[in-house]
Amino acid sequence: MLSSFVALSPADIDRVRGWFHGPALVHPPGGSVSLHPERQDARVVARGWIARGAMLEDGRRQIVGLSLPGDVILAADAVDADMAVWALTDASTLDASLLWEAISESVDVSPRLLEAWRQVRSAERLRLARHVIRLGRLSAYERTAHLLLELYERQSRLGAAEPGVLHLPLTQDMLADILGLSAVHINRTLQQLRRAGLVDYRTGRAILPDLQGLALAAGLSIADDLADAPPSRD
Amino acid sequence: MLSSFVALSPADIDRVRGWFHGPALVHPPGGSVSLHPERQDARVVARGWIARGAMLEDGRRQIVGLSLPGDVILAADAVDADMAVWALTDASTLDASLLWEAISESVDVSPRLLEAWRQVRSAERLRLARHVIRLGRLSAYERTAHLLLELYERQSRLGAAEPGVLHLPLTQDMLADILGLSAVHINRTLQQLRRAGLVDYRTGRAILPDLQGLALAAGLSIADDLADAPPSRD
DNA sequence: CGTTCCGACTAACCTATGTAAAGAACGAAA
DNA sequence: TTTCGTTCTTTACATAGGTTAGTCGGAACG
Repeated sequence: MLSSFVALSPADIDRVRGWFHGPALVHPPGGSVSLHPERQDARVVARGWIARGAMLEDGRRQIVGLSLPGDVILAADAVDADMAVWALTDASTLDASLLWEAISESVDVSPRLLEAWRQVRSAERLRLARHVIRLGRLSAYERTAHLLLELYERQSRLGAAEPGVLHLPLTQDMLADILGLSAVHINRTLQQLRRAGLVDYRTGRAILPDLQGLALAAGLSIADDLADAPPSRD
Repeated sequence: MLSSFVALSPADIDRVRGWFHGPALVHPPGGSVSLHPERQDARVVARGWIARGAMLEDGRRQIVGLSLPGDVILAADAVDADMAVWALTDASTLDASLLWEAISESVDVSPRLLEAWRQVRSAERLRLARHVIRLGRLSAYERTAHLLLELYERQSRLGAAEPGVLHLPLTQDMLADILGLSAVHINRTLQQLRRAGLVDYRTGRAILPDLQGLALAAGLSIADDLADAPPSRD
């Protein structure tokens, strides 16, 4: 979301809203989100979770990135080659090509808004890089912990949410497609994490009772981002 | 390289050259390339290959992306968190912060140049996404083929180079760090590819006698990019 | 209420890849 | 020429994770 990193003025927020264009498209779970490559097409997620990734012919599937409500999906990022964009849950999106045009032409864009946009793009690149590291070098156990922390941090940034509770509308199959593992092994791994007292997963939500421990399990110092949270007093 | 996608006017090329600032820093193999996070720091690769990635405490290493001569490395992409930037070969870089500043402030930037910059950034994002797919869902055999094709395509775009010959100044250890595999397994896989008549690897170069076959082995249709090359007549 | 479906879960087995250790090949230095 | 340090290569063995095939439980639906 644009105002996650840089506080925007009400005027900026209104301007951005004005760039979101109806009608809302509704995407059923599994339904693909079509972006037109010709123009500078873009859509903003209004509701639900959207995945970007590849679906190989033999059924293998790899999710490259997730778009949550408030996130903008650019055709430039998605349409190339063998990438696909599809809804993971019931979702709806609005046309955001005006926003994307305004930003790339620098028309009607305040410096703060531009800065906010850049921060969001930068955060996306960082997430992508971390995804590469997860898939390349972390074990299933570390990977899962790492992803859950990332999603938790992302959700926290959007405000709301009780501490330690992660809204997670993903089936284990979808988690597998994100983490490059089989669904069976995701299940095994979640059980391990549960036994370790780190994650209580149910469809729709996960409870993370011990963020420090989870960060440790993730094997990487994503922990930094959470360091300012009060240490779990147990 | 900036002019790989969009033809630039001589004036633009000169202007870009003017934004590259000496003195050249020389990086020995393994030496880290320091980018200062405070300002909009950036460096352009003058010679050699540079890696961006993570080095975990226990020695695991994952390369997220490669920068070849002509590529610009932005502090914003590299300095975050646990990322590091280091030279894989003997390399040298120049300060490119002026370029990066000019582009982000849109000062003295022709539309074509801006377009070229965007294409380059877009290609980088696409490569990152493909890297995720490689690591998440391709077998070692497919992965290796896929990477070699990507590097070949990238090198072809820079012009030069005899067809079927890939300049590849990477040790098998480095390939392992890119592909998320062990060095031993990289070796096994390269032998398999050699036996299949697809790759003849030696340190410093690889010969790809059968691009179509290699694309097939990669399991993905990166092949499209090479379709216009004359079919290997053998 | 039964049936159907889908997702979570388990178990048995299999294989791709990792690990450890050692030797061979090669080039650089001396 | 010898020495030395890399990098490549091979072997034997270990294991993380995949595959297949199922059971179970709840929600939707007739």
